[in-house]
Amino acid sequence: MSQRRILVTSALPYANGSIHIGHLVEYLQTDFWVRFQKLRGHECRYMCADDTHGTAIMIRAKQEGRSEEELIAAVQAEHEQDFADFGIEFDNYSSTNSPENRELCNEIWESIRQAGLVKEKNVEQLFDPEAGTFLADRFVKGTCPKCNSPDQYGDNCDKCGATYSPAELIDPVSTLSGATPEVRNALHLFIELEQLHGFLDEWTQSGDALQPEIANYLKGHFLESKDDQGEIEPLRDWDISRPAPYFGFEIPDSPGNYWYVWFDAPIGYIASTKQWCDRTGGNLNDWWRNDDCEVHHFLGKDITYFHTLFWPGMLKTAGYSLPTKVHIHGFLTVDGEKMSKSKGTFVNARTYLKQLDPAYLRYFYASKLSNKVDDIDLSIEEFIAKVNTDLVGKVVNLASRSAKFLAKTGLSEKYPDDGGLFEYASNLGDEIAVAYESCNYSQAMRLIMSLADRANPFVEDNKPWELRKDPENAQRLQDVCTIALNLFRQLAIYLAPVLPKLAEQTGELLGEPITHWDQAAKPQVGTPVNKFKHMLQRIEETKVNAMIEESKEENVAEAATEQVTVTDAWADGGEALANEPLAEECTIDDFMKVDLRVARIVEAAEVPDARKLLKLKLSLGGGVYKQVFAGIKAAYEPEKLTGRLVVCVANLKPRQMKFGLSEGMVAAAGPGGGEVYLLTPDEGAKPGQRLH
RNA sequence: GGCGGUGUAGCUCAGUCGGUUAGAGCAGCGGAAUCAUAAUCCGCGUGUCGGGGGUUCGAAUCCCUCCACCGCUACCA
Repeated sequence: MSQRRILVTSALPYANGSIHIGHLVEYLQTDFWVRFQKLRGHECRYMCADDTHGTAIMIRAKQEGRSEEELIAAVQAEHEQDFADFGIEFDNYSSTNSPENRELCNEIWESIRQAGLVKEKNVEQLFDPEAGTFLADRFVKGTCPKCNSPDQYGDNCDKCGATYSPAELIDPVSTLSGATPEVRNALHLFIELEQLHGFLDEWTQSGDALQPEIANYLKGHFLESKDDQGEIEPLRDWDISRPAPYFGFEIPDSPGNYWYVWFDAPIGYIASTKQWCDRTGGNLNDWWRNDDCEVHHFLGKDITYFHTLFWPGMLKTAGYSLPTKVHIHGFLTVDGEKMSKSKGTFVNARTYLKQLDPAYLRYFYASKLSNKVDDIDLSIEEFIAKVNTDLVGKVVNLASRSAKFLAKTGLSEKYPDDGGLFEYASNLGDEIAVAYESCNYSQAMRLIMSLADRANPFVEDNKPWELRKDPENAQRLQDVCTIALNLFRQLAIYLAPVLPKLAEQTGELLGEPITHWDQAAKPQVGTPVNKFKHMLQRIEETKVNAMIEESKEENVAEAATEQVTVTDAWADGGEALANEPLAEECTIDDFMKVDLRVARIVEAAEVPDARKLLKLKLSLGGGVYKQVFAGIKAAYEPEKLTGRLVVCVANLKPRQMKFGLSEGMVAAAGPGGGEVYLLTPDEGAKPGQRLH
């Protein structure tokens, strides 16, 4: 097979937080792939970097009273250590705040300018005078200009779905400082992506760079997205600048403006490669401007469109290689649910490492991952069972039960007749390789385990423990164990991309390092066997539980540092308040505008076709009723609501909804979905009474 | 509502360019073994392959339709 040149990247982790087991789904699968390619003898290089720019970093640095540079340096050191300890091996790990990246941003920007893709527009943006910064949409909250719902983010209303600019919000508030933002006009630079529409159609819809479901998604949502008239909508201009102050690179030909973090982040892939080339004497063009070099990106489904529309557009315009393949993966769930801080399933990489061997997670992820965009689930119970059964029970056990019989004699001089076992496993190598190549790791693991399932019965049938009782059987004993150990070695080679440590230990046991996939095709014979040492401990459930507990505690500690003064006996967490900061001060008159009344639910019914709504008939007493649609279906059953008292906003302007007229609101707390909590007045309150 | 996905043994899933009695691992039950990190081996599955209809000599596999769940999107709280 001819040697391929392959450049691989994982998405750049943001320098605003720790690496957790969700991130690792990506870095581990990329590492498997890179190690596989290297083991196959290809020239494969794995590039990554910390993504360091943007408002969030700027704000956090300010909060922590240190410079952005200090912050990102500290976080990067932590990231690199976490990755290294999980066995993730980058050829270069850089930072988007590097001179190489600045230089490449300049160059690519110049190309985009020359191609006539840049246009300037004035944008009204809110500015926080207290924090001294422009506010991204999500840092502004206020009342929706369309439906008057309070507490809406700056880009669209959760309640009525209207989209608007933050400047249109009524009574906007900065979530950073609580100050009232000022509207300021600022010049922004845009890339007219529409000019590349034809290219993107072509690139995304033909060729095999994208998984089919991704190509389809892009087609449906962007490339052939239709407007009301059924016309294909143009691709929207991409706002790629932010006015000062902003932590990032200043745009050379537009002083006072900085590149938006999503402009310079992917360029970090190239910059990291450049850094590596400079360090090792390579030539960047061999990797990024070379049809004979493959470029593979691994990333999560949340950042699909940056990498499948903007990024190829930028590369194309600047004359760099287009991605050969964009490998998009799903998210991690734990026991079937989103990772949860309060449940302790939001596990940081470091917390995991304190209790468990990284090999466990590497193998478990490998056994779950396919080349689909599907989410994968880490079931704690399955995790423990699978790792212990497969790795300890089947694989390592093979060495453990045969190696010690060879300590004195070493491996037989000639590979004995094993009834075709070794050859069978050797022949299966191609199929396993195809599975690895296509990122179908779960299939690769299945195939490998099927070999372990053939090897163990061999040992069973040939009973080395009986052979050793009679010196006359010495040769047979050596032969049987030579076979068992060679079958084990094949497994270790096939598993090497996933379990590099095991491969290393196997190399040490047999005195010959595992460096190439093809070693699995030829038995090792006539060499000494070192003393067998345990290669992998089984997972203890107590350690897993300790990890979960510690993750819970970290969450509490984190919440405590955010809310410094928790002095009451209940010590309620500050999460809810932090998620939804207090609204702007209002007067008693403002409050009196809202007429809150005690009401009784006299009827409650499901609304067919509505996913979240219940239809309520509220009585204010005296025969006065209001019909209200409330989004509480997920939390309450209609039968249980009938008869109970609630608090309602009685003078809310009626709103015509799809299912009928809604004449008020029912007061409830909670983040939504299944977590909605209706308010109930204390006993004695009567329908119709006003709240003061 | 739109787009997409999924639905196969208690659990996790494989199998699907139509073709012998539908598979594996785990769990469970029974037995064996005791070299090995209480690891291993042998045996045990009457599963409406989500429901219904169709095409076909033949469908888990193709087509239609319905249902359930998930994701995105819209509408909506």
